[in-house]
Amino acid sequence: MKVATYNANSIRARLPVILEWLAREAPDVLFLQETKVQDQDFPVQAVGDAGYRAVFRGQKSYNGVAILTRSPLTEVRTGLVVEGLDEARFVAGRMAGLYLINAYVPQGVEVGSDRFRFKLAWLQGLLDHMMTHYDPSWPLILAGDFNVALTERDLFDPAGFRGEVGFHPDEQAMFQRLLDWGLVDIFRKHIPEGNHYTFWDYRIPNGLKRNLGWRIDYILSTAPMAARSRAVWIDREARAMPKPSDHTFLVAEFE
DNA sequence: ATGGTCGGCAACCGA
Repeated sequence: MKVATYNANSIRARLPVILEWLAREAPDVLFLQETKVQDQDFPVQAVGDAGYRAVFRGQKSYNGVAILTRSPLTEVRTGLVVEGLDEARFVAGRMAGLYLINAYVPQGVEVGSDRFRFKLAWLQGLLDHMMTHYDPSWPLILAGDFNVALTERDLFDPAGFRGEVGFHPDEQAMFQRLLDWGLVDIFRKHIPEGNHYTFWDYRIPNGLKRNLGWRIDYILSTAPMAARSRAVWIDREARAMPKPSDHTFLVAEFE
């Protein structure tokens, strides 16, 4: 079974990339973040023609998440209320005996800002949700854009960004608590080396070519599911397609 | 080489 996650930065702008990638890689599951469409505008038809069902939750202009699958999902949940806000950052479902959860963690803007505090609160809210609704002994995959680099291996300039948003100890501690609940970072299970990234800021000239990136997208799974992972890779070549996102596809294969 | 990010959405905000 092949599972992938991708921050699309607009599913409408990225539809050709996504459809080509689906045709080429034929994943069983694709988690999407930053779809940036309201639900009535989600490209259900195009995705359906490609052979995929979609569950999604969007809002105007910002955020938006979706899970594309070949087989239907049950027990679909959308939305996660944190501090009274229900931004479109969460969608989950069950595919036969496997729980699938898609998260788009707030970026945080700047350490010390309200949005940074909201980022920490949202991670806490996600952990609370996991503890309430799931069990680490179940087959479960939690994937998405977490907007946190965990260690020095996970970004191109750890010294320069230490203490900044995306590489701050408070975010890392919250993310670690989520992992400690019972999740394995599947990329790190297979690939211990640094310099592997999933995001390259558009604003850095030739950032991809110079590999000035961050590993902030993750496929996490509970132990029983992690025991079934066989391979993981980052599809840098997808960034060579016309009009790519600033992120790229992270892929994992499970038996 | 005379610039240098995108996308949404209609002036800037968010990333």
